[in-house]
Amino acid sequence: MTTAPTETRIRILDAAERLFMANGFEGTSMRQIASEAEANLAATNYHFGSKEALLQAVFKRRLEWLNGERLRVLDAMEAEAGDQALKPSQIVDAFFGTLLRMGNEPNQGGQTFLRLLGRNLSNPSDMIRTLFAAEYSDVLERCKNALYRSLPEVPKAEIVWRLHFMLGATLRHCRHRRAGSGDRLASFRR
Amino acid sequence: MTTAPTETRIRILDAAERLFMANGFEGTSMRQIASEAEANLAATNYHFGSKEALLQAVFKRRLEWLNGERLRVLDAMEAEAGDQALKPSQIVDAFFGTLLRMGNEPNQGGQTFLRLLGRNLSNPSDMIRTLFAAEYSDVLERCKNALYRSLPEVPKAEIVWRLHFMLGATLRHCRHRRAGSGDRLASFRR
DNA sequence: GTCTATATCATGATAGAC
DNA sequence: GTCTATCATGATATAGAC
Repeated sequence: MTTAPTETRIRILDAAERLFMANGFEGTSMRQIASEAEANLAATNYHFGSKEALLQAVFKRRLEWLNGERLRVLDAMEAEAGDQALKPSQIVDAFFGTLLRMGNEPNQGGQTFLRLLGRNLSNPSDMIRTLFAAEYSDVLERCKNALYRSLPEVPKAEIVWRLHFMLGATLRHCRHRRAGSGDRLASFRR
Repeated sequence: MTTAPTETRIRILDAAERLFMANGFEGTSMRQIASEAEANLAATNYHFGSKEALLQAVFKRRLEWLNGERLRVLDAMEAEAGDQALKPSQIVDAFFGTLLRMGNEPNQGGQTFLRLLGRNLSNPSDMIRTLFAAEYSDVLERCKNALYRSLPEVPKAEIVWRLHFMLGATLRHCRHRRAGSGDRLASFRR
């Protein structure tokens, strides 16, 4: 396993996360990342192989944690509900609430990663699109199916549209959030 | 006036609009733009002076039209309403509806500009932020004030939050819209 | 595992002929 | 107004010493 988290590796990931957020992927150079991480330029290429692979590693580290957490929350909810359908607000909270709460998690990048996420989910780059599709498919399928069951009277296409718009609102919130802007999760619970 | 719209100037603007949308600002080179516009590299710098100025020109051309149209729609609505407050759905339509309908306007870039807009409004670059702040302030103030008057029982801060979330949902829609995805404006009219 | 040094190339911009 | 030619800079990536 070559992905053992040596200490420099982590510093590089942290620096890349901050810089990709601030300046975008093309707007960030490997030199900046190495400098910010107080590592050597060649070391960054040694650890990740290429700039693209580094970006993927940045996302993968956080998304694995986030989506694992979401699945864990859904598991707990479903265990409690028995064979009853979950409430829509529960499913929304498992998906969006877990995302927003990630900003308060120590060791998970806090607001920095959320803002990077909001920024890059608006990016039509093929690499990023396929990466997200792979990391998200499990959670998204499960949430969609839970919502179908929870709202049997609503057409499935309508549910997908609502998810789509909520995602847009939430990601914009992630990007533009200021410290102390408070908890707006309540807006989603109707 | 050096900004007379010569024909090459327009071709360069169109090419830059497409490429900035597809690859982002840093991800697009002046050489690509010149090639796509079938113009010379030096001509692009002659007409706009710098890459940054070209980006600003791309946005300015469309935003001036869009915000002018929004103000025109508001004027017409208020003339009809006399001294009565506009309905919330009217104001929403003037702001968001005009934006979405822009995608069907000939000679206004169609979907391309809308997707560029959605992409760059998530960009924290200082240049872009200040450009948008300048171009949008009139329309935004007027819509906000109309909403305050239209919904006197709703706290002003709550109205701002709702605008914020609607903007997120709308811009995401602009970015990811596919041909034939239909009219979802109805979702906003409650 | 980490760094020095460097190869190779693309970029934004401009000077000056026509 | 438009071209050719060129500059200085900074980009990714790698070969090879330690």
